Amino acid sequence: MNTLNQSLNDETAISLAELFRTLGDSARIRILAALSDEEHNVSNLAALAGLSESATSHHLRHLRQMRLIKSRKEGRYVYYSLDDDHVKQLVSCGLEHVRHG
Amino acid sequence: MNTLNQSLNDETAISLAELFRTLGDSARIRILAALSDEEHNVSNLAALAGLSESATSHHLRHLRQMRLIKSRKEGRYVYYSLDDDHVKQLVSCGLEHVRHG
DNA sequence: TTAATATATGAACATATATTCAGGTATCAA
DNA sequence: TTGATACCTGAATATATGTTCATATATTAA
Repeated sequence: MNTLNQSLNDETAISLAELFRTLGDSARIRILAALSDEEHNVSNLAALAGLSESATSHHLRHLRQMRLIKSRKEGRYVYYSLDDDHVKQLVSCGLEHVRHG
Repeated sequence: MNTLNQSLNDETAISLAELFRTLGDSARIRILAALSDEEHNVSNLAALAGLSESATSHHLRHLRQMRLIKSRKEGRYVYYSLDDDHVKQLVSCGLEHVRHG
């Protein structure tokens, strides 16, 4: 078992920072929270997160590029969902710190 | 047990985003990694993280304000350490996603 | 076809943020 | 005291980033 310090070369630190930066926006957090229950299309997500559809679309692209969410197209609609349960775990882990802090 | 969506009101989403944004910088990640083994003073941290002492000091203040690290003064030196093991856990949780992703 | 809906995209703008620089305080040694 | 070391801080600057706006594509309905 390696220590955190041994595991974290510069390249890994950059990737890790990118991941956390992606989570570091309250709009994207609201989107992920909405997706933690069930999949939603863009319009729904925009309404749930209180964002314009354009802003939502930009955020969704960002989240997808970071492999936090995935999409599925059905007719005119594109349904987004969390990529896996690990995302939920990561957000929950942060939540614990916020509550306990 | 609440779902993520139920736990995350707007205020909580903002706090959570602030936490993740604090972790969303590779310099701060390197600092936290260095601190995961043992405490260090500012000059050491600057050298370990490859930063100027001024930049390091700015980052340390940020990390301390977010309660991720704590400090202890001894003579001319100020020693920093992780605030608790939960910080290490949070970083490790992100690391898993980076590796597995 | 035409019109409406759903989503995506790039440019522009405004704000946020990381770093440097200059200077400040505090501690210790000579 | 004087000088050196360790750390901190605010201003300035350069870069990053979120949102809006205009527009484009794709799908469906009429």
